[in-house]
Amino acid sequence: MSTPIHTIAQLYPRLMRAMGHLRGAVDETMDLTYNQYKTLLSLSDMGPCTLNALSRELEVATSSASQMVDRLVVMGLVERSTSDGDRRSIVLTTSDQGEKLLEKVKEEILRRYQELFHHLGPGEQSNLAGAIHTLVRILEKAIHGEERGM
Amino acid sequence: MSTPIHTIAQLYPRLMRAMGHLRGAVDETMDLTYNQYKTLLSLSDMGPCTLNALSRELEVATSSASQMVDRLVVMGLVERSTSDGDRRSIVLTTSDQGEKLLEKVKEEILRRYQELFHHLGPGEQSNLAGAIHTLVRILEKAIHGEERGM
DNA sequence: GTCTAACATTTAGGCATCCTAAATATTAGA
DNA sequence: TCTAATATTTAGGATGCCTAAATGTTAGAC
Repeated sequence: MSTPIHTIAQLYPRLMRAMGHLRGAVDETMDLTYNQYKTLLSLSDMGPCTLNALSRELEVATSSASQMVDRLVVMGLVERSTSDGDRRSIVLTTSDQGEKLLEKVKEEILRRYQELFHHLGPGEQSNLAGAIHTLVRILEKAIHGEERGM
Repeated sequence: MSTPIHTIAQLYPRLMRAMGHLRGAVDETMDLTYNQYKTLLSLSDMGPCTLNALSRELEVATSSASQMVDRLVVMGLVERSTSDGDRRSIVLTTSDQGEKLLEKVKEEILRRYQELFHHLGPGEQSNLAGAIHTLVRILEKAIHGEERGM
């Protein structure tokens, strides 16, 4: 009755709630929702790419990505242009304004995290980062194993 | 440029994505969305309680909790009754059907987690549970520190 | 004792995000 | 060349969140 898996299942809701507070530290402070930030960040990291690629990266339906991009285009943060190669495709790029906002937001996030974690000793901060690292490593391993169908 | 806080900020989107896959393992399988599950779970853990208490527990506006409860009532999983003490209040309880579904869903979650993690050795499973535990502990500490206003 | 302020809940209106299915345009292959 | 596949958008609908306003109830000031 208390295998590691039971522990995980039990702690999951608490972890999600706590992680949500970190996310809150993000989108309370800025002019973007968290999902918009995530999209802009992906676009910036990927460089110019198609909607299809973006929707795969974000793991949402293409129609959802299309709508998300719509909003960012209206805000002037992303640019749509038709591809010369394949005129069915569009090419998405972050605008200069988008890049600038992204930088500002990243700084703001660091500032908020520093505020949030400054009561923790340096040891605890290290433990936190280490735990996140471990978690990401193992979860991604498990998820990839799943995806490859076994 | 690589303090623990930088690491956290950098890994946060990846962790959220990976955690989302675990959440997916939850609500793909069942007749409830994750939020509905979370609400039902809270109600069951708290025992009979008011809408106000529930909204505090879920950390959403009372109107949001009211709507969420609406759906669960329509599904027959939660019951609303007026309080004898204070007739402004209503008392929320999970129905028998709600409790039954909750048990079923919890089992299903364990089954899915076992499936998802069974490629990991027992050591990795332990590390995973340990990392989650550490994360929850430290994050909750940081968040509580924040809330108390310092 | 009455009357107003506080409280608990619901309703209304609105937004972000997601989905599936259908429409549109373009390309590629038989 | 014509059909099937591909890339994107649009339409329609659901969840879930919010603020503000409406409703009903209680409690405290006087």
